[in-house]
Amino acid sequence: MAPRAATRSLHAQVIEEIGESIVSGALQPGDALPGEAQLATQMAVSRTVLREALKVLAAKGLIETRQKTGMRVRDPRHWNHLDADVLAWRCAAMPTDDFVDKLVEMRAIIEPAAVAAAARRREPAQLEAIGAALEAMEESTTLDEWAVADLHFHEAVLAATNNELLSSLFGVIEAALGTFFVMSARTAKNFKYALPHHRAVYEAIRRRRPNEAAAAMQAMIADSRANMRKGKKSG
Amino acid sequence: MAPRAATRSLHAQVIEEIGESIVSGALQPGDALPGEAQLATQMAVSRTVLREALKVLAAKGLIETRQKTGMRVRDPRHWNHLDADVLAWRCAAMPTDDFVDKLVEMRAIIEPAAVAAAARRREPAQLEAIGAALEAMEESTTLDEWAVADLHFHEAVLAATNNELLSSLFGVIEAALGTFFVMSARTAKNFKYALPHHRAVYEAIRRRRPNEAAAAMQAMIADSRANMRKGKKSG
DNA sequence: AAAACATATTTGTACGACAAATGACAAGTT
DNA sequence: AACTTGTCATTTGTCGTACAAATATGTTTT
Repeated sequence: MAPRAATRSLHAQVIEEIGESIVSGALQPGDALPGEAQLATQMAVSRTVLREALKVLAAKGLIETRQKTGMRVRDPRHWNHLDADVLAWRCAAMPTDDFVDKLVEMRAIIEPAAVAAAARRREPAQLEAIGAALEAMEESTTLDEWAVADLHFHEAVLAATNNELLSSLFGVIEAALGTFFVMSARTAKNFKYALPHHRAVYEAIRRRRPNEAAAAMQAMIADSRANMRKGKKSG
Repeated sequence: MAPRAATRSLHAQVIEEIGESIVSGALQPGDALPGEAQLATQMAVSRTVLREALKVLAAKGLIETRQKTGMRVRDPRHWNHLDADVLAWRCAAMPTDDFVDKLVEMRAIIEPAAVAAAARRREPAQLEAIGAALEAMEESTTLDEWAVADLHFHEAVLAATNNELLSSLFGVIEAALGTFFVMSARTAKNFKYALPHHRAVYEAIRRRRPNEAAAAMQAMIADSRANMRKGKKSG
């Protein structure tokens, strides 16, 4: 850990350290942080660097600063819960089960909607990209090859939605979920189990059938739920 | 404008100025920004303040900085499109029609899902809050009273989802949409036209019927589409 | 008791100096 | 000539100090 921390810039480290403390609950909402001067010496960085970090945290809605009063941890209602860092910090902290449930709920809402949007608005080149990824999945012989092709498939679908808001949301939720789920032993041995689902999604997008695409994705999610095992990823 | 700008902190102004330039397209992805020193004098602020702003913009994914190379505008694919500031800047710039369409698409995905979630997981006190807001809407006699009660209704539903990811998303999308739509003259005169829809949503949540709640919300969205006029708000 | 004022504390802003990284270029080597 | 090596200049990264602006708190005044 130590060498990795050394490579990243100081303010990045400070942002992460304070951000994690807040999101993990070590610092409670309403708590007053030490003054900038004290906090800077405490973390062994200059006030300049500390302030750069604080501004970023304020931009994420985690803290608020007022002159004379100092800094306070804001109520979670004001946090940018969809910020990639905030999500990552929540994943890093020991999250409650219901947080994972919330992520799963988001995926269940977004993914069917995304493939439906792709079915409506995909352009020829984008369909081709999805098809190419699907082909790579079919021809994959190892778990790694499959994983790479699967990632390409999802990215291609994302691009085909032609809605960067949707793909942005999709991206952060998937990244957070990826922290928690690993393939079960059964799935690892039969890693192509989801291929028919992917093909169904592809076909629905090719034929421009939004409803069918959404249904296929819902089936895929339901199936994958049964095949996933919860637990922190080793890597 | 001038007095308002004076009240906000310098870095906030710098963040907004550069952020808008990027999001509006005045600065193209890949473009190199002037060095910190030059940019600071150009904007008449200290390098300290400028850097605080740049760190925030980097956190939003708008720029990336590397030593020796300087700063570059990142590809939009890396932007935090769901960041409240980024969305606000896009709204402030002259947005293309299809951006508004994307926002509307997001709303069509989220709102039915949100009321369905509220129907599944609302707690008694939360239902009561929704009911109180609905009552206020029924008893409102002016457009202002209606607007306030309507806002409370939406906030109460949001809280009742018990999923801060969902409510966070809901919040930023609604805020962005609020920039674009104003009530049409016809709607203003008959501002209670949406009351039956609200009541239907409330009833579905009360009876814990997710599907009915989603359907009622979809009907409400479809109806409001016909009654909204596109255009920038005057305020 | 209430209002006006003074003060101390905390964040906001500015400036100057040096460290670290790194692209560019020159020199040297094969 | 092509490639490697090393120096150098430029740009961001970090630090420390000093002062300005705002504002809670306590004090004085009315």
